[in-house]
Amino acid sequence: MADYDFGTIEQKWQDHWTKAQVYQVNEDANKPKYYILDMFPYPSGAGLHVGHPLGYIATDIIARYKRLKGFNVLHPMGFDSFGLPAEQYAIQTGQHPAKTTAANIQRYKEQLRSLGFSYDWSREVQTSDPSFYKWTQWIFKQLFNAYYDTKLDKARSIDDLIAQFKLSGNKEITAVCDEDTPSFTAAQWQGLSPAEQQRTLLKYRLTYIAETSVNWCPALGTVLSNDEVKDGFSERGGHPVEKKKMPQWSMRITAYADRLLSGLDTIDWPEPIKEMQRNWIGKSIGAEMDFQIEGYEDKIRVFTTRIDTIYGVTFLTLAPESELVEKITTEVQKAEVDAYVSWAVNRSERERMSEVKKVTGVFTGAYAINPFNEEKVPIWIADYVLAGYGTGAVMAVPSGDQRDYDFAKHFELPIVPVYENMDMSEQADPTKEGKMINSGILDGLKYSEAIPRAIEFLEEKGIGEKKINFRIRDAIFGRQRYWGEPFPVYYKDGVPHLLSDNQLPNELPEVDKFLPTETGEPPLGRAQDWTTAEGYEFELTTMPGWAGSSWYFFRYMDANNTQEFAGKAALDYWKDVDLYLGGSEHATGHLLYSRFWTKFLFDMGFVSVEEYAQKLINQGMIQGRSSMAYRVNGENKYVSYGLRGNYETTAIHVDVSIVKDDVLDIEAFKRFRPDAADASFELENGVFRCGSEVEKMSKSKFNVVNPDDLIGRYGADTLRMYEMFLGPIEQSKPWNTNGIEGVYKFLRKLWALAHDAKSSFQVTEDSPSKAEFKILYTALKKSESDIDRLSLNTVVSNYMIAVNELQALRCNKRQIIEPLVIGISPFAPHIAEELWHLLGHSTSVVDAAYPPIEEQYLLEDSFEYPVSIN
RNA sequence: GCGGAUGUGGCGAAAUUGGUAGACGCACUAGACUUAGGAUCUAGCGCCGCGAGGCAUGGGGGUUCGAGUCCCUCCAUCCGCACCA
Repeated sequence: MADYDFGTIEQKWQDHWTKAQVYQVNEDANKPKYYILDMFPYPSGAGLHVGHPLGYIATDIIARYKRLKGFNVLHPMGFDSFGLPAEQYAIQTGQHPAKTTAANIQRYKEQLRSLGFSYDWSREVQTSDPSFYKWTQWIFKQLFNAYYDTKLDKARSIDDLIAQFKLSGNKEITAVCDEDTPSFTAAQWQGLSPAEQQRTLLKYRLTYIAETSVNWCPALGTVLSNDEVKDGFSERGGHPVEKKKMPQWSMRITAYADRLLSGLDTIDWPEPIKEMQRNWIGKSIGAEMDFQIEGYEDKIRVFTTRIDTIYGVTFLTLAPESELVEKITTEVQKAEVDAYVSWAVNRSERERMSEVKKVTGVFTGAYAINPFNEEKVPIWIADYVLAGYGTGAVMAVPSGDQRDYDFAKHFELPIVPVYENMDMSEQADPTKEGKMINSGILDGLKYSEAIPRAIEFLEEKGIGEKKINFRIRDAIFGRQRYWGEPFPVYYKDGVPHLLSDNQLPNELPEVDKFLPTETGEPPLGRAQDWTTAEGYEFELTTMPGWAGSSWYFFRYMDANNTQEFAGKAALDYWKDVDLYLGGSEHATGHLLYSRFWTKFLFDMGFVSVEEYAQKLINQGMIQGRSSMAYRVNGENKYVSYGLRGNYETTAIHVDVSIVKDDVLDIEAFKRFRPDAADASFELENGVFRCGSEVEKMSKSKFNVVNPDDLIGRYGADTLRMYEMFLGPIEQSKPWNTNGIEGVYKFLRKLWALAHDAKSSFQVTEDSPSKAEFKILYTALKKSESDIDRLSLNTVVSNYMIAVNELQALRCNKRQIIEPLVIGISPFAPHIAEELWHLLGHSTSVVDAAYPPIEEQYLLEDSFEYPVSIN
């Protein structure tokens, strides 16, 4: 058997690729472009585990394949290097996050290098590098200097808005703005002080400061965005999160809600991701209308998607936070209402969510008039009404809505059916079938007729109109942290101003500690003498993790440009990402924000595409597969997996590195757990078998499989192929090293094809037989179509079959081996490069062309079906 | 509760549009070569059956000459959202 010395081969070619800069790419008008992108990693201290490279391997294979197919391939890598873990480590140890981050990046790069990836490292980006965040700050400036024109349905320069204010105030303005924006005339605008004008403009800018209710995490000392909160706890660290009002930088993503929704129909993304984004955006079409409060000037405005059921309204419900509550509550009800409101408002998010089913509420004593039938309906307060959605008030129709129904039953309020055949004996009936009854002007109409008729009525009377509501909220953009991008913002007369372009980047200052100040300001408050030249104070919060990742894919196109975030020529050539690969956990975070920023940059004419990634694939998560040994309770004895039923046992985690094919190395186990050194082991069939559990890969579960170890044992080529062989990239699965030998064997066979018994390279120039050609072209052709549909696991199988068959024929003919090596090179680039050079080529196999397939060898024997089809 | 996805041997999985189910690999069994082998090679390996043969793609039903694939229904698992009016 010839020796396949992967260690030497891989080292040699990795060095060569780096030195010769084989993977550097430039714009080339003569070739079609292909931009393939991985979600760049956060460089954590733990390094890569075996799950991380899964996506990188897949994209690398496709990148190499596309190169062979004649594409000019952009395949970059970088680091999302601002983030919380480095900061927390800094708090604990005093080490500057920049230092630990640099060390982690170094380690990541070594690991990536050892896998043989074909990245163009000359385009590397790091979000924490001033030369990168200079442009993040620059984009922030563009957002600050823009507003959203709802008529043109695009962002425009804030200067246009100011010009209109001067001319005619804001009466005619069609723009997205804060809800509390007062109307003013041109004269009133001119009469405002500069600071007041600035405060008014903030209500329109696409990034703005406003007093908002935020997710405050006391343990982390910062606010979190909605997508960083899960079930009332922080996504990172799992600390409790509470609601708190504070002035915050926000991004007016709501202005783009509709376009973010409709844009989904133009891109080839996984349906689950699109669906999650749709839900997150939460568009609902309905109507808003006023109910007059009896005895008051005030009206209650409600939002409803079922205006057809207006005659079924038997009460109104306000959110406990509503400002009207105090005003309209009668003397009799006051004590009860106050008690309920303070209870409801002080309840934590967590409690509120866990008690969803519980019906609570209180009557205010006041009544409102249903404008359709002039009937009096009682006004209640209930915490199932959310202050933040719609108008914070609901017209309750117990016959058609289950929550209203439960509420009505609980408090014995009337229930009025509005469709014939409605059955409300057990629960509300939300169906819209049949004709309307008890419904005044809508009687006898069908659902589809009732809606327009009702809206018509609202508009005639001037008490309401059609309305579209979105669930998505503006994104909080400021974080009370150190390790993030500083804002290009300083304060003068209490209003924010921007630094000029030539003052960028506004670099992160040094601080003595990475903690908030004694007065509760963010860590940047500790920076000494950190002001503008004129002595104005800078913004002390920093940008969130998603700032840099919202546009990094454009930076790769022209990563070293010092004049622009990317030059026009590069942007026009590379346009957008052809294939983006990453985890689905970013569905409503990064993957939404980055679409938002792209649309904004498009509106302002900075980029030529409205969606930055045409196709997205989610790679599945690799879970850990823990090995368990079963200890008999109360005894120092372990039993093999199959015998554990005979005892009461406790499962003990075993380091997966001392288990092979579920068989435990008992001696190693005794070293691993010193308390088991003199334990007894009950075996089955002479071996001790372990059980397994699927869990998250983590150190504490001893189930982390490190790619470095596997590369050391089998080589990078084997690991690459094995990770692909494991199954479809989209599928989540537990890591299992159990089949890796098969792939390793395959590569050794491939090596042996071109070597004689004495390990000397040997191929012959003989003409291949038809059978040999058929084996070759079958594999190449199948691989082509499988790679095109991203079925990389079956490609590996194809080549295994080919090599097995060629081995059986003892085929070592150049005309077969050479194309085969090209075909395999995307998967196993090192061994392919070695063989390629042994075959006498002086250039890299990267520069080869995918072999043309000679179809005449592929003619199949036809198969007759028992019955023919007409 | 709503939405989405997935169910195929002991295991990871194939089967692109309805056309010979289980390719390929792991594990397992037997054999060969070996001082030895955790190397290599050969053969076997869905289930029942000595066999011919029968039964099999989560369960049940349907369309079809033909269904893992299409339709209906039920079940299980995973993921996302969760009082959104």
